[in-house]
Amino acid sequence: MRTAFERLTRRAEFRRLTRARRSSARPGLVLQALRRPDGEGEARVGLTASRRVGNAVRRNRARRRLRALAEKVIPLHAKHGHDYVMIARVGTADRPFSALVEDLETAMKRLNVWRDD
RNA sequence: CCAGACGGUCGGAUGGCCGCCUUUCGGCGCAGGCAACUGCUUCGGGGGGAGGAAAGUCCGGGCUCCACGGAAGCACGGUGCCGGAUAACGUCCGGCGGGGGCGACCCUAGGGAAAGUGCAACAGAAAGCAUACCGCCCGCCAUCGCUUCGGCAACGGCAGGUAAGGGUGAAAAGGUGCGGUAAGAGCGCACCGCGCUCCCGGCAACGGGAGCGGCAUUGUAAACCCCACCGGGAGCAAGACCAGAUAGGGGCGGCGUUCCGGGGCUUCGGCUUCGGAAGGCACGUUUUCGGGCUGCCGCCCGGGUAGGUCGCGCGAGGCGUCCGGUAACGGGCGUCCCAGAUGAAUGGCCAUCGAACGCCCUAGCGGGCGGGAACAGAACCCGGCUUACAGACCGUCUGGCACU
RNA sequence: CGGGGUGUAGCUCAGUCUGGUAGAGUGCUUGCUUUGGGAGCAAGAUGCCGCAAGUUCGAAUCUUGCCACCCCGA
Repeated sequence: MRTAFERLTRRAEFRRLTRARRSSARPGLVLQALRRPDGEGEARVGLTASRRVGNAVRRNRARRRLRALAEKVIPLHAKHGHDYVMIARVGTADRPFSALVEDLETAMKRLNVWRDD
């Protein structure tokens, strides 16, 4: 699908970010970030929700909320040339949206990928 | 009005802002083409966008590939009262038998045990062509005792008759009652059950009636089995196409190979195995030199690769209506086109209304406050089954109470 | 998404086909042995047989429906 940003779809890409071991866990989500080898282009985002989050309805809902969250925050504040993976947690589907925004912003600052312009 | 039974429909609503998938129309641009047009990018408008279970994957089909002369049989698996519906089914409809409920109604794997085999632990005398532990009864013998001296005889022994009663068990070979008897027994009779024959009703399952028999035939087939019917296997990660890749390694078989040495076999023609050299290949700057690899074909193992397009949305299709049928369902006519994703669209945020539920007030009706919607997300499609599910509404019917 | 398998003692598994008694190893408890520990010896405890219905007189075992876990498939 096309959104305000490029999506990660290949399993190998997800595994590359996981191996990088650069992540920040917040109550509503876990953020992984990695600079691409070329360091060029728009930020790309992947979303994932494991069976631990709940049944299919809860997993879909958590992933959709993360997608809406990314559409709102990533194009404005994420550093270019990086790949990001947002992992849903158990509380993602129920947490207030404003709290999720704070979670993502805090995580981005801790990983030093915040762009303030 | 209360309690209940059955069938069906729905399963949060409205609006605002920002987005997503798909389809269609129009415009600009690019590419291909003589052209019709096609494809791509972008902008704008219109249409459509989760379920009754999308779930579990328990059955049945379509579709695809694989296998296979046809057909039948065997093996294995499944189904199992009768009739019908259907593409088919283990589903559905109508009926029958059995069980439950005052009733509406509900439940029911419900063929065959006189074709054969197996099993029935423990207990009990005995568990399947029955048997006799305690007991009951008769006869004979004999002792104690009693005696009116004729006998009567407890207890015991022997020989029989019994299946009433006791006891065991899930189950003990018809049940209840009356008669009968030494005691008993379908020994006789009545009713019930069972079996056989005949008649009547029904397409049938089966039901009703009459007569006869005199009780034979324990249970278990979700034990083997018998009978009847059905079934080739795997699954859209099927399968097809495009792009890319198919390197190095191991095993087996076949073909091919110059020389030397060792071993084995030999029908002395050779065959086979191991090692080395030559030759060949590519590499290191060229020669020298150095290390490395070892031909071809087929099969297998193992390893690597894991992108895209199609399949993939007109169908046993939905809705309305009429006709046939008790019904499941079938037929005619009209009308509609109605999800197609692939790290996976159908959403995010906000506002208003709001069911369940909780608390408070009230005799009750009702009111106030809080609260904020069950189970759950298409993944090739369709027909069923099963399981999960807050609640709302409609219809038909049953029982009870009150009133007319 | 599709296909297959397994649930029994704390752990690893028999028993299920062919229905009546639930077992082995290890671990655990107690005692003996030893100065003490380990090893060894002896005794003992331990299970709604994953859950629920059904068939049967009787179910870990047979049938059906659920639940959990594991494996495989371009």
